[in-house]
Amino acid sequence: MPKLGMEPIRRAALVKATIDVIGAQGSLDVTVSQIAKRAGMSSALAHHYFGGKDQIFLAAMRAILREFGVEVREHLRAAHTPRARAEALIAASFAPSCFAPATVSAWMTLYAQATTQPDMHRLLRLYQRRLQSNLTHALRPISMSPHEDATTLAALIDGLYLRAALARNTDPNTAHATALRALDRLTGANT
Amino acid sequence: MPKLGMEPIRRAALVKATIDVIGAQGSLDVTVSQIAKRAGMSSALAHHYFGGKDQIFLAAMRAILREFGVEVREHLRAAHTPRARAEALIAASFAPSCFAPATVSAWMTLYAQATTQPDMHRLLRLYQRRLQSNLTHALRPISMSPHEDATTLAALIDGLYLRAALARNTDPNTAHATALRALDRLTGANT
DNA sequence: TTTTCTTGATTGACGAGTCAATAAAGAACA
DNA sequence: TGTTCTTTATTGACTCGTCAATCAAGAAAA
Repeated sequence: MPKLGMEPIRRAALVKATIDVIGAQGSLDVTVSQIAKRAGMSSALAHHYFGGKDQIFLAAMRAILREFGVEVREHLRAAHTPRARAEALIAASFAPSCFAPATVSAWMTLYAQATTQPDMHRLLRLYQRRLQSNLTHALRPISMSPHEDATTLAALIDGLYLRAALARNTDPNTAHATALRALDRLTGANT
Repeated sequence: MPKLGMEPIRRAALVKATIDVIGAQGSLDVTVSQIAKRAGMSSALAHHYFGGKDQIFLAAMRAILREFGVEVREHLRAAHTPRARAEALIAASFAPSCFAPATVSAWMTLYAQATTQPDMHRLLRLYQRRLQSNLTHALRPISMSPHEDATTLAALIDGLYLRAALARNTDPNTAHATALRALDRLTGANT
């Protein structure tokens, strides 16, 4: 039943299926066949549209990052003071969507592969640059060393996320609260 | 040539070879054959002594964590004030040995597998609990909320490490300095 | 009929784990 | 001392499974 213009539909379905499968089995060890089956097509078709497994993965990562970008923009929309902007960035980083099993696994995959796959490395740096730049912009009016404080806050966010997402040591809400407290400290007393 | 008592020697050689191979190709996609060859033996022998790939990996992770523990203790030995203890813990976390390619890859593997492999998850929590407890102990005399500040500092360390190790955004020294600055802030002005 | 879409079947490679067989070091023993 | 037995060490060859990628062919629009 070849309807025309299937390509974008298939690609989107495959990306969604990839994220679903990763989330379902909480691991990056997913096969193209699994993904294709989940998306309701043959593995051959997946290869036809994406060329290879790596590209499917990369597209999935990009989708997750895009989704995170949307989350950030939504939180930022209602924030009209510098302080509110910083809080919004923190809130976006600890939003429930960031803790979906698929998202967590994808994120860990990104970290693990960034050491070898240049594409993944690029993607990771893109995320980090954006967060850093957003935070710097928000902190500029309320911090004496906005750039450095943004670095600190960004690293703290990543670290708290790791602990909340992986160790189940801390739950997302506690992590969120800790980040906000750190923001207080940073904007309250400067060097 | 069966010399008696080969087991501990072989096991140690396999663990070392595992770390070497992971470091050499910067990835967790290493085969038992590669490891065995590096250790100068057949893959069958590796299976004979360890039972399976997972156990080899686990042993390698444990070795890396043990090595980190040694690093911590060495730094701690010369620290006699609370402040010095906190600084020592930070210094140990950003020691050159933590940035060896093999160590970085192993660490990322640990994160990535902690979502699925219970053993890896246990190992990760062990590390986090120790760091947290060490920091809490060090901060108790110099912080008004030692436990919470220790959580913040621990997360910050992990986050800074991630950035320094992966993104090449920041070098280890800068990360180290940032952590120290955060320590100043935390112990300087409390809520 | 040409183009787009789709798949089942196949291939080729690779890797984990097993096994039977070999070799040596000691133990028991005469 | 020489002989036999047991235990430990070691490997090459093999099995079994998996998976990415390819291909030839079919089906339906245009």
